[in-house]
Amino acid sequence: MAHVKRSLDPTVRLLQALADPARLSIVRQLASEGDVCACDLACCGELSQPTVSHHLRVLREAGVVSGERRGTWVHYSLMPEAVAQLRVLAQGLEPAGSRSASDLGGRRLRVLQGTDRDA
Amino acid sequence: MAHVKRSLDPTVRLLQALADPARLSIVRQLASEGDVCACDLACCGELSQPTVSHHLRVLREAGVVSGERRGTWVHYSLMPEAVAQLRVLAQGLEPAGSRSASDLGGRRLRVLQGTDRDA
DNA sequence: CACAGGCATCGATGGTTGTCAATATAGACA
DNA sequence: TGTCTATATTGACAACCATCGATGCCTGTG
Repeated sequence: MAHVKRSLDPTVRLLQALADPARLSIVRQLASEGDVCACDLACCGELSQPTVSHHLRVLREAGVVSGERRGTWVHYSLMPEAVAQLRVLAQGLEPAGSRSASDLGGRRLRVLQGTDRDA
Repeated sequence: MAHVKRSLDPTVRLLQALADPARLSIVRQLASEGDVCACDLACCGELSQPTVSHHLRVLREAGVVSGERRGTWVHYSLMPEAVAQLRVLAQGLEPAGSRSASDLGGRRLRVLQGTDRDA
């Protein structure tokens, strides 16, 4: 019961769908071109056709993209709702985290930033 | 070595760091409370202390949070740059202003996304 | 100094995922 | 009908990851 990936809140689903180089590349291409044939998506990357199809399925099931059949080809486009959801997430994280006034009286001993190398 | 998850563009790193229920929960708690002791983070979840520490390390190395040691305890806070980066990503995925009047050429797509048949 | 508490790290493990070869399906066309 | 092209699915494998128990490090206190 440790790994229960099924009942995730939709935000995590969205982030998981975007948290992949190939999928984010696809999403970016769709955002810039608006309507792309799956064959063009497959051609651009170095991935095999089944792999691209798999990524498109993940994006589709996460509500990030939608596909439209035009004869033999399938044209994909980015769903604006997913982008809106991402913007809502960013805005939701914005409010209180910015200020650091609580540190005015405290002493800063050591800062464990992300600068430490991954070891 | 097909998987080369390391050394990705920072946006993917950010998304991978956020694409986890526990980590997103931590980030949300930090966003709302601003400065939280690691012990409080560990107490809230049902995860063990090493697991929480691992997630904090992932968030730290991704530049999402920063930790400050105060005596025995370590207080974590959300880094505003990560939130800004997320907002920039959302804005970059906006086609040409979905809410504004500017249309991208009238490419109206018939939604065929119903192909997902997740169980 | 010795002890106690908070946090990080190590090692191991089961579930998850990205990838591809092979195959299946769907539509277009002769 | 049959064939060809484009896309999706299947099956399998390797890498990755989230998790935990045990342990070590650091700090404050007696």
